[in-house]
Amino acid sequence: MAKAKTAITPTRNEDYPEWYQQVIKAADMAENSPVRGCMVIKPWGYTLWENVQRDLDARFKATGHVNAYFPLFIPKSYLEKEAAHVEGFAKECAVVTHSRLVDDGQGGLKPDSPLEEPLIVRPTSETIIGEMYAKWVQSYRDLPILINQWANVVRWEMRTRLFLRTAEFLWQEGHTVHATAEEAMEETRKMLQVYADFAENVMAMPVICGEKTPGERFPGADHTFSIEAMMQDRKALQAGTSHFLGQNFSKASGIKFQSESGEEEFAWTTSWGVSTRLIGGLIMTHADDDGLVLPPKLAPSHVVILPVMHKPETAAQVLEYAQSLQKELQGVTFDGRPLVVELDKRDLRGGEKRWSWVKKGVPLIVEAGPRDMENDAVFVARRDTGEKQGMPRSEFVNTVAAQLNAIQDGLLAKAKAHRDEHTQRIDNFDDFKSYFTPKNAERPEIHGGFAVAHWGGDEEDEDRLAKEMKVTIRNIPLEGQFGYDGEPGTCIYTGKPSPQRVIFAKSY
RNA sequence: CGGGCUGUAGCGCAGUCUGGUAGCGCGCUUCGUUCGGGACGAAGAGGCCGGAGGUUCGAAUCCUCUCAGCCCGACCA
Repeated sequence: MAKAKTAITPTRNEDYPEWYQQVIKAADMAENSPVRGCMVIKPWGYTLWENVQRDLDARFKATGHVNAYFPLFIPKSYLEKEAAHVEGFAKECAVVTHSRLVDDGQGGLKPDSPLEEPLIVRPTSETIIGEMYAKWVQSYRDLPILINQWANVVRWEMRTRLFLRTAEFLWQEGHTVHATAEEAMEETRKMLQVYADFAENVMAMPVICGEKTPGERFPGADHTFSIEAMMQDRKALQAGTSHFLGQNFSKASGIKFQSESGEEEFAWTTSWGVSTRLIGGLIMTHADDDGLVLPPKLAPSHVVILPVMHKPETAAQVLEYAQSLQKELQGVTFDGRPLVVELDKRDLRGGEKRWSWVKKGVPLIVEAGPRDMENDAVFVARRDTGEKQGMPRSEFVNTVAAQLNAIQDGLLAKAKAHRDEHTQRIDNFDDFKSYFTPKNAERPEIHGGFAVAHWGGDEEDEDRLAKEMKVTIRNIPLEGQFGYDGEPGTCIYTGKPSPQRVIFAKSY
């Protein structure tokens, strides 16, 4: 039998990284910019991000946070204040050193008028926000401060990939200040939970909440927590982080307050963020060999109507039929919003037009032609399962919200099943090694997954393991999380005692 | 910053070794036949062959210099 024709070449199995690039291209989500490592996010990709923003923003507000905006530029001296922070970010900073350009005498321009103190384009905003918070906080009555900002940041990465790692990316960063360590820790965990809920219930992307090992901690944090998801190539993607910063940044920036008992104390801070990387995660969780597959709760359009009007004698009537259907569907509510329904009138051939929406991942594609019109019916295709069926128009309108919910649930269930299927408890290093070793060394096939195993090593052991096998500890699952069992054991790598199992995987 | 490679139409490439009027596929435009699973035919539009300098009657092709990008390594939301 001939191989089924797929919209995306190569397929996931043939060449996963190339497939990923092609999906983005086929869905017209983003492309590389003339500036190395930076991307242009096109409307289809940006609307997805806007939908992520809308939902998350509501969750932040519901947990008591407000938005604000801090500057793009950070004085170099600020970044120097926290030792671990400097070390973590120094190697990937864009630095502004001049404030204007002048004629270089050769038909070009050269920088002129050097700044007294260079400015750093923010790689993250702890230091500048901390500086402001130090002014704003005097009394325990000023606390907590619960602020989030939506912004862009720049990290001059060596190797970049659309959405997953770009030199400039969009994100949100929450920065909070608390009077006590307990309260700050509670905030740190609460926001991790907000991310996890969002990932599962909106993105349909199952995640594991856990703590990062010391080696993988945010530079300057006492504790870093993450949500980790499994992509279809079984690699892990860190999809969001929440940091308990202790008093490190409050000491560096001088965030002090007088407590109820009159003592001067340093405050406790947190920070937490997710980025446009989530879009990359979305693609690698749900997309298939025909392109993007979108969870309805994030889809820029829920339904696309394709009027079949190549026959001139019925074209006007069909269009009218499609328009009235569009209107009717727009009156339906899904996930608290009116349905977004696109009517594609472009003068393209049917197949070509339909495939363009398949590649964009629209959950439901509705064809409405002369035959449907006669029967007061529609022909509906589900993107996730590929199922197609004709049904009475009224039935479709009445069940469309339920169908979208079914797609949303189906995607989560499928992603969970994939993760579960490729997760293994492993108790000795030989098994561990063979689990993470591809059969074909030259062109590694999709292999491995999550290994849930005991760990008792230190930072150096972790480093050595990463160099040896490209496998890292993704996180240490929190109580109640997938992979957690709370039982002590023996480290598979060092043979030392292990307090509990951790999640190992190859990662992005 | 080390090691390898590539710059030719919007995109993907051939042509370079062996110098002689700039090519192919896709895409785009127009017309016709088609059309509810990705069409076909015909006619078109579109290039400082990355840049500068040289050799030559003549350079995409040879020489020198330069710029940019990609891959592999060290680094990473």
